[in-house]
Amino acid sequence: MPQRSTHKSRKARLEKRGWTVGNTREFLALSEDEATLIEIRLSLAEAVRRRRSSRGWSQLQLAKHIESSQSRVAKMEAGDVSCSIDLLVRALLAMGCSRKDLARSIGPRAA
Amino acid sequence: MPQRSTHKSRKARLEKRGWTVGNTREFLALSEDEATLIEIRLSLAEAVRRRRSSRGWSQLQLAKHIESSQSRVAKMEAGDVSCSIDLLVRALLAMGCSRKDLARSIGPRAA
DNA sequence: TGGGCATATGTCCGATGTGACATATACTCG
DNA sequence: CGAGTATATGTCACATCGGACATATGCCCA
Repeated sequence: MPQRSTHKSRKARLEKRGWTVGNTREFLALSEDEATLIEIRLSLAEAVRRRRSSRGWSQLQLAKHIESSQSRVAKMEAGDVSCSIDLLVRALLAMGCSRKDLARSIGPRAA
Repeated sequence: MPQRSTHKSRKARLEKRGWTVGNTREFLALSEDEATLIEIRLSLAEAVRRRRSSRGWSQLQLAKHIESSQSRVAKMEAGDVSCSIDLLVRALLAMGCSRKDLARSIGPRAA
């Protein structure tokens, strides 16, 4: 259970990504599950960026490979709300991730 | 690379779930990535059923908990196309899965 | 036999996701 | 400075997802 002082920065981070973090209900009402889901998404988003840049690919190159567009790749990596986990996983698979790699990205304390 | 003899049964299994497995292109054109993605979904689908029944919950009970409907839960567990990974993950989180548990379900040779 | 319960399947339509495009910012190299 | 490249952000039309409902099947028990 994170202590109160961390909430504000987390809220800011999440809202920047476009998440509606308790617009009516207070932020503290954000359930653990919702928070976990978002963390998983961000974790995958970071994995996409890491994989891509370690391959020396531009967002445009990756976009071509997964039949998407540069803007969508940018949003994926930004952890935008408009990107599903499915899409993130597809991107990772396209960059050679194995199920094991994916599991690592999804699991806690992903490096 | 699976040998030819396994393809037919896999195709049958997948099409039963509603997947369009190479309707124009041949089945063999199903990329490894597409196959992996489907396997991950099925793996999560099974995890949902396992978790639910080990809790002694009916599909209806789970549906209530995740604010969904019995039919959707049935489809989730059946690995239906109309269910996203996001939905499966949300269901698992609602049943107390940790990120670690999720990683296990997604990873290869999930028990 | 029939009522009750769990699960499966099909359909509908409102909600959300996604590719594409336009545009903005920022950095590099002449 | 301007041209080229990489990334970010906003918008939109179309596709897919998902909750809800109806209905079907199968099982158990009185």
